[in-house]
Amino acid sequence: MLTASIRDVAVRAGVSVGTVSNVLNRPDAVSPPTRERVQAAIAALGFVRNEQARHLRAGRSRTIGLVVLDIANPFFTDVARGVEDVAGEAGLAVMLCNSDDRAAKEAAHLDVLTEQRVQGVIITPTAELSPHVEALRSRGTPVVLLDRRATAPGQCAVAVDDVLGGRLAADHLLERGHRRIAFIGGASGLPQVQERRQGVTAAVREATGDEDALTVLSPDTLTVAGGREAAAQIVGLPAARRPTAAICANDLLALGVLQEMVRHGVSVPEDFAIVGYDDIDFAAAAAVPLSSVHKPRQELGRRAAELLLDEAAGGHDGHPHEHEQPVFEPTLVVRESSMVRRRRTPAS
Amino acid sequence: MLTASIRDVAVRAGVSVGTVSNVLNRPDAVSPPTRERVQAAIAALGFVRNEQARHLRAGRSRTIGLVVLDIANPFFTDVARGVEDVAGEAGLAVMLCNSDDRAAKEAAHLDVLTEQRVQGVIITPTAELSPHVEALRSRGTPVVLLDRRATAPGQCAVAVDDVLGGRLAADHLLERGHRRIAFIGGASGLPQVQERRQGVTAAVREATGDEDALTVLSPDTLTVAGGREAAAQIVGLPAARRPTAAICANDLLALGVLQEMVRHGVSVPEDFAIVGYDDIDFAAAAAVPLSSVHKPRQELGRRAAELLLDEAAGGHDGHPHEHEQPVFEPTLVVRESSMVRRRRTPAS
DNA sequence: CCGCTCGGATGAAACGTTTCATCCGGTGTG
DNA sequence: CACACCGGATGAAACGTTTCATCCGAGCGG
Repeated sequence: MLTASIRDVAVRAGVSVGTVSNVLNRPDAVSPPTRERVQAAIAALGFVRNEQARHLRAGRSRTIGLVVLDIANPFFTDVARGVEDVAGEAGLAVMLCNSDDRAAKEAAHLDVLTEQRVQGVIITPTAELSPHVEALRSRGTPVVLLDRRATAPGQCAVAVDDVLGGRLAADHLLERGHRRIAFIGGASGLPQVQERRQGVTAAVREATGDEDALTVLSPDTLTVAGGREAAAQIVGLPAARRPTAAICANDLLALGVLQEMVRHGVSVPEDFAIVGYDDIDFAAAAAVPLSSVHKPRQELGRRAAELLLDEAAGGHDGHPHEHEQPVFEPTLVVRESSMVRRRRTPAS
Repeated sequence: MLTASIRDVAVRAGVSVGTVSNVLNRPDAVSPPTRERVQAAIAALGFVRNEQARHLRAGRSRTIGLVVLDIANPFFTDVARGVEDVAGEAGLAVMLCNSDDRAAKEAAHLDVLTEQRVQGVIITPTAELSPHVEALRSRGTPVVLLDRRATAPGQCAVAVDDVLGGRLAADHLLERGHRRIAFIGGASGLPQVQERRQGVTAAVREATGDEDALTVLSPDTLTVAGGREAAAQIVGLPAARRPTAAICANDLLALGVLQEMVRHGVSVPEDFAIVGYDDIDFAAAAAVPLSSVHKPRQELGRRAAELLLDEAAGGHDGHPHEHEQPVFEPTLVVRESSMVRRRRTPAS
């Protein structure tokens, strides 16, 4: 009752197990009358095939893993949607894992994925190079890095040009007359954040020649709470040194900054401009819609999944798989939170 | 190289496969010297056991399924975190699936989960009763309904008293002097939304005795975009019939309403009050922090997972499993978006 | 010195598939 | 009429575990 097996079906239909398997996997190879008889038996018994057994032979399951840094960040849920779309079309299931930016959780998830013999893993790793990721690759499991440039050429990686992204945000603010800018999210060990910071730093230095024009703030986490924390710090600075705008390492931070500024009666964008990063939907939906560096979130996920599937399949149409490391170009979406041109130049 | 099997380990350690299996599953049953030899072999070969094979015998995998309505809704990611916590402690992996509130996607996901022989499924179903869910239960797979009251006593369900939730929101607004209130999200077929609406309707009728005091709006989706759509409708109403406050079926809608109101120069809460539902983190982080009906999101997930595991294990400590249907009490969190007491009574 | 017990190791069966070599009967060809 | 061929069905092997009945040898009580 609980589990009808392929053998039960075979008995009921009066055929061999091999034939039932054929009906399941290559229906054309079996004659119509037999096929119908088998299908009737399947329906009658409510038979559902057992994936465990099915792919025990094949040596791997019809599953891929996706390990993200923060499932509560809409950026990653959008990416996940892209991944799921592609995987679903290919008949693969996705195991979505949340590492919370902690190496230990990441390692635990990777262990489970290895035990499940997933076809491959898409991951935004917590650290620059993870031994667990290397272990996976060394046992032949394809790994695609997500939102991260590859450290070595021997693997696929789907990234965004974050140096450019940082530069776009900074140029925009500089062009609007801002001369004291904060970068929020500085201490994160995540390479993508460091690249954003690099872009911002370079642009600010080139435009102002002033080392002090950039204030780097490092809240504990890259979340809304972290943004509030950073904004409180900014408000506490003496007016002469206080930045007039902030570039945030992601939109959650930006939303936190926005909220805290409003709470302190600092009007955005008149008194303080904000640019976020990722362009999650909530950025546009904020009461003061956030300017943000747009990344093709869903496309990022789709591309990663496509590369993973190609690698797992060993290539396509006879072409062997070749590692690719596409880098998407971010664009700046200007909304209200940075829309005002700054008139009064700071007293300097 | 790719896959060392338990047999390879056995050969290398000079023992039988049974012994290796024992080292893996009941280390005490094997003598220390042998155990160490086996462990050395495992390490040397980089052996990782194959879950597929492992639980082919047991008939089910160490995995549970979680099917949610909208992965982009932070409410569900918070719930998912609760589920994952509990599952992780029990050594189970979670397959997170997104039905997008579409029966077809839901069915496809349930099929995959069945094929994977998951230990159980936690689901917020799209429709009142789904044949696919019934099919799962009839083959003995535990199913726990999430954020949904059970339709029948024979199963576990973790819910929130949504009638009460709706009532809390309505009472709050009524008490602040609002006499024309909108309920946004009306046409959704989701029972939990209908219950919220019931609570609101009852409270408004009791307080005003006026059938027209409540305007029900039904945007296409329960998302930010849907909220904007509804707000645009409200703004378009003649002043005499225009509601002065809205209760939204979830916070995404509420954020959309807020954004659109601000865009039209309607100030919140002075000219228009808003109460959301779910109390997602973004509600508090909105520039005009949203009042919202709070649900214990993570706790909901934890409880659902606990019930599922208990049912899957057939009970605990000798107690057979008993279906439970806990109903959590929602609370109203009042924030700025509804904080003003309405002075001028409407011209009636 | 015999028979028991017991810790510890063994080996085979079983889980539910897929795959592949084999077989069978009918048909078309020479 | 013999033969090759072919569609269609078969049955057994194999995938990597766990489990369980069995076995072995050492220690011990009688």
